[in-house]
Amino acid sequence: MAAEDAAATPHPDFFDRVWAVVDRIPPGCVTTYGDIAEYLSLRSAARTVGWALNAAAASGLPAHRVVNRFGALSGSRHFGGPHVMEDLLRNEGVTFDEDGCVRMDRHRWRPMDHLPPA
DNA sequence: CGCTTGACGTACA
DNA sequence: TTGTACGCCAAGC
Repeated sequence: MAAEDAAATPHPDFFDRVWAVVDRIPPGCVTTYGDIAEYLSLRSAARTVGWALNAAAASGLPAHRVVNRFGALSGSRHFGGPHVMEDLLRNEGVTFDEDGCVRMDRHRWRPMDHLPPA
């Protein structure tokens, strides 16, 4: 195992960490891509979090509890239907604004505020 | 082997 | 103020 191997991928466990955080999001709560990325010490990697969730959707993880920083269901189209994700959240007691965005003031759940430091 | 895209977010012009 | 550019990581073509 050469040192070059480590340089190949800076964060080999990135996906696994994202999944671990998403799996710990309590029902009725939502978090944002940026919060997860920040929790993983990669604040600017919010995009990559979305990629991780893309694979997580097939892993049985509650990816529907992850929304963008505006509370909009950016990934709703990846749930097989635009209203599937919304229905899942509403079923958990999540409320939405008139704009169709989750009321972050009421349901926002930050991993760094409830989970141990990464 | 290299460029583009992707469920984001912030900084800068 | 709005619009554009960049960063981050991984996967697809």
